[in-house]
Amino acid sequence: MMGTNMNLRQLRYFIAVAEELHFGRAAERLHISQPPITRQIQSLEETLGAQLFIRTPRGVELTQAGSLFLEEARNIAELLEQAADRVHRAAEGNLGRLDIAIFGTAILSLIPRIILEFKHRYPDVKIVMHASDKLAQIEGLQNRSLDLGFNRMLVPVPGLMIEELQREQLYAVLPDPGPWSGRESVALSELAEQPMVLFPASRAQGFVEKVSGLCHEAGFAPNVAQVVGDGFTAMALVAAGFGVCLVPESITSVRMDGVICLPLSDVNEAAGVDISCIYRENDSSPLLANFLQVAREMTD
Amino acid sequence: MMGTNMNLRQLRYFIAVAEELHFGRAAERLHISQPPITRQIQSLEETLGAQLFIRTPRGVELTQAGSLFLEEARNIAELLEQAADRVHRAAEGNLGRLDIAIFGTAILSLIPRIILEFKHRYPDVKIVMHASDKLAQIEGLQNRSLDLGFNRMLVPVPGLMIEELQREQLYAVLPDPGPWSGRESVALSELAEQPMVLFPASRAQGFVEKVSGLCHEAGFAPNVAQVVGDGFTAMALVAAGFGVCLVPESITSVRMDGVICLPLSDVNEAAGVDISCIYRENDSSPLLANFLQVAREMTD
DNA sequence: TTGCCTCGATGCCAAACCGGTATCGGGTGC
DNA sequence: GCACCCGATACCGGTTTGGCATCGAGGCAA
Repeated sequence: MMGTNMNLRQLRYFIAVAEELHFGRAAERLHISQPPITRQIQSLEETLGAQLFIRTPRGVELTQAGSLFLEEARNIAELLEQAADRVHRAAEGNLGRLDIAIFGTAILSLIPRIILEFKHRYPDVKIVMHASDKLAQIEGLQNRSLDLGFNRMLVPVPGLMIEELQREQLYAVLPDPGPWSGRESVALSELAEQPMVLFPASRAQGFVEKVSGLCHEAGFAPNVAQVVGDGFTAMALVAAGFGVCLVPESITSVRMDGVICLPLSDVNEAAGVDISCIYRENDSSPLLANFLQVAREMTD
Repeated sequence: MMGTNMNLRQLRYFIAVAEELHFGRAAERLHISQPPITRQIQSLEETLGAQLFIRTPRGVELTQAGSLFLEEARNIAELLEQAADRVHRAAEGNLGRLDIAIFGTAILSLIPRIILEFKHRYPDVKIVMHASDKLAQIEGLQNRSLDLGFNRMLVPVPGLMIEELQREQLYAVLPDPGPWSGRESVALSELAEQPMVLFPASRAQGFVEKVSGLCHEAGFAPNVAQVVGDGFTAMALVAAGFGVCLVPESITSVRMDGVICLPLSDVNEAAGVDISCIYRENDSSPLLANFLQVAREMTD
């Protein structure tokens, strides 16, 4: 028995013969000689249990079964080609899906710009954004439901890689009108007596501890008025007279009635707060590599 | 260079490995040893220009490109299987399309029953019916827009095959009330003086000449009152008092006020008229063969 | 009718491909 | 460090594939 199993070669040969309706011309088009065509077509016909061509003295013509198979074969050949192309593009990071997590006020920082630039360069990559807190990001990365997270003040986790993209100065958010109205800056030590609103209320260590530490460095223990979920809420509470708060610079792009934002004059550069990304250490996804490259370029 | 061209074998192996996530188990499932798997997967990866698996110490896992290709490969494999099955069925005459032409009053004869029986036995064959006169049927068969025609009194055409299915007796259609009311039969010679309505008005020879010939055999020349397109119209004209006409038996299944249908008592068996089918002599379509077989069975 | 031409089919041979056995190299866990 | 498991590699024999030469059938022209 010759052919009991179909072969892509047979498919290509069949399509060529069906289009040329002539074994010789098909062979020429395929850059082979005629006898292999005969054998492969015979084998294919045997495999399918169907006569595909009617042999005539001037060439061949398709049977009804042959016409039917021609449509199917063309379709399958096209699908194969497309599949090969898509897979190739996916391997180069031009196609696929990337699950990215951001924290609450990340929407004000450079992160949207990075994502927009990436979408522009790789339009066929589907970016799915998730709003997750720090622990949810780590869990998501570990169970593979996330590919990348953005956050601040991440602590090292085995198997995950942390990369700082940017560092922001801290600003004081103060009631207005108030003692600081019209000022250009404020020293942290001036706020020693003020009730302070902290955020975020999270299971993980982070900005709350950062601010507390800075206060201690400035010589006082913070008088905590309230701990809230995010920077927006904290600013709103300051506007409502609950006290003052410290925020990263990017949040100050929000203008809110009843508050002013002033830079801190007595904290050094290192007192700033980072925006970092976190991803799996051994993630070989080319999509992630491309995204990280864009992120690094945008923060040079 | 190893593989520059994809192969169905590679597809099957890839699917097995992607589902088992283990070269050894995939080999076991495919009833081969492990090394060929390695080679075929390597070749496939090289062909696609994409790494499909991440090799780990415990087996392999799919890359994103690999996941994408798995979906495509499954789809293609399924399509191939379906295509093979459909082609096989088409070759056995269980699937496809048959273009059949019928003449005007064929709807009253056994032809609809044949077609219904065929549709019942071969439900996946699409039957397209065309209403065509004799010449249109012959042309349609010759230019391959038709596969089969039904008609009466066909004359041989080179390249086409004619096969008689049934022979019908002739009936006289007579005005009622009238001289023949209450009679059980009528002799053709009794109609010698009557004006006669003939049909069909066609470019081809046929029923008109048949009736004329019978009249001459009965010893008179027909007194042609009118030539019309079909038997229905002829009967209606008889009812309107234009004269009498002769029709094949099947048309008498139509009851029409103002006419009666009586068998002819003085014409022999051979005077009947046939219902035949016509098709291409060298048409090897299994659908046609199956249809003819059904037609023959129904007219035994 | 004869001879010629074209087309697909077949016989035969060399090269490429494929699968099997044996073995290697790297990583894991006791 | 050792045994074990996994995929990768080397090598060999059988099968498949393509090329060349040739055959046999059908059409066409002289």
